[in-house]
Amino acid sequence: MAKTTSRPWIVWFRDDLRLSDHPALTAAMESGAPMLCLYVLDQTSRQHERPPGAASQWWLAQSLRALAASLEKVGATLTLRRGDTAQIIADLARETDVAGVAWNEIEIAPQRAIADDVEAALTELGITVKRCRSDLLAAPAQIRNKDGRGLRVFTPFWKRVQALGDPPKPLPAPTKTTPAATGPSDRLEDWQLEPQRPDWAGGLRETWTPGEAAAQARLAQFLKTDVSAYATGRDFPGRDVTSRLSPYLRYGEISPRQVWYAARFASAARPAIAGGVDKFLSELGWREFCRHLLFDHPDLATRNLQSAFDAFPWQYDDDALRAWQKGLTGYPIVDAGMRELWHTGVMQNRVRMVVASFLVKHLLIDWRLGEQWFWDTLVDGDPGSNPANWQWVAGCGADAAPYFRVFNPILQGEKFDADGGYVRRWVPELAALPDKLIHQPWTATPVELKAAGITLGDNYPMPIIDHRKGRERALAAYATVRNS
DNA sequence: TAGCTCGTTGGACAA
DNA sequence: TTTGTCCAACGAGCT
Repeated sequence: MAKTTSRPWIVWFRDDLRLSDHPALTAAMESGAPMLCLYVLDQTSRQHERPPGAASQWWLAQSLRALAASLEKVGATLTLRRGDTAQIIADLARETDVAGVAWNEIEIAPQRAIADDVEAALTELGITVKRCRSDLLAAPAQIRNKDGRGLRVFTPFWKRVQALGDPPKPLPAPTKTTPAATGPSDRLEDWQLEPQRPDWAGGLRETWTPGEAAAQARLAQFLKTDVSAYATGRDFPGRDVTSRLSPYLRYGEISPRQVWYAARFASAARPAIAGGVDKFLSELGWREFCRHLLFDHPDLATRNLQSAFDAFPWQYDDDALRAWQKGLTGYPIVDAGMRELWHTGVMQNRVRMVVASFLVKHLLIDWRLGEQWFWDTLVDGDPGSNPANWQWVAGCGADAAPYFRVFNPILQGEKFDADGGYVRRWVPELAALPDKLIHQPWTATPVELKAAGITLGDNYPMPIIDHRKGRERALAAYATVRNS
């Protein structure tokens, strides 16, 4: 039985908006003290820190509501404060005479810096600090090459992570807590994380239920049904066999090790799904890989990992960028992807590669502009995965695609959306075209276009660039970097 | 340590 | 229609 003491502990919630497998929460519980749960919105700018994008902020608001409701069920309340984190926590610690503060570490430079500030402020006050780990399967310090650097090739990286064996077992959620007396809390509405005028979040509300309970339900459902088709089906945007867990992982409504254990357990019970589970876990490995890259390269979102690309002849074409953002490029698979993103806050993985390749290679627009758009519109916009994967597509990143690999948006459509179901869903103005024309409407005859109710250049654009010309121009541009 | 092998996701073209 | 080859070269990781 835990001993009781009257001085409370603060549990500082960060990108870990859950009750289960929350080491900091468990540590505070074990102290037997009353518990004060806190979330701080820190909008003071720091080097390399990025405020979440707009879609991601919407998610954060829903997730905080869900967390507050879960905490209430176990007798705790969530206190919201806004401002400089170290200042706020130190003030609250003084006001409420706390014995200690616990939190889970985020292994990203600016987040570590904030946590260091908090620790320094608390140490000065003589308050105990407990820093826990749960946001990664392996700490960056555990995966180093002989020169002490992080690995830059995925396969050996993932082998090393797996060789560490199982991560610590996930912790259970508390069933009851002793609440501490809390001071005033901000109102979530006052933080204005959700869009008002215009309210563009309708598609997000329709698509998602943020929160820990929904994350757990989604994982269970995925492992019960979709994972068996995952290894092959994940490439096809019209097949709904992916886990859809990425935004939950972003804000820690589920932890990587919870996913790891649930998947391993399911695989042991049903060997037939082992292939799907391995593939799925390797995607968790990519999240891990990208976070480790970010750990070593805090400026991952702004600086080419391969410096030869600093001389790349990017074009600045606002019209083309806007056409891409709005899904009006004239390439149906690209437009479908961009519209799916705008509506749902996510995009199927293969289509992400196709649209990114199109922006960077066909349009020669700087990958950072694409990365920024994704950052702003994705609900799963991850500080590691988003820039790392954009750099991968652009060819300037770690383990990157070779420069001559230019996705052909027509072939990709025909191969991975053969029946056109995905395009018809997101680009309804093309729905009446026959399958053989749906990925290249400009090749349809006037009669075929008329029958489908399409006037190119009017209710659907002509391609903003010819594929063959775009490809040749991209290869020429990349050749200048190669020879520089 | 030196040498060897390999690299998440492709496309175009010739035969 | 399908298959093989080429499109670069280099650095990381491995043995």
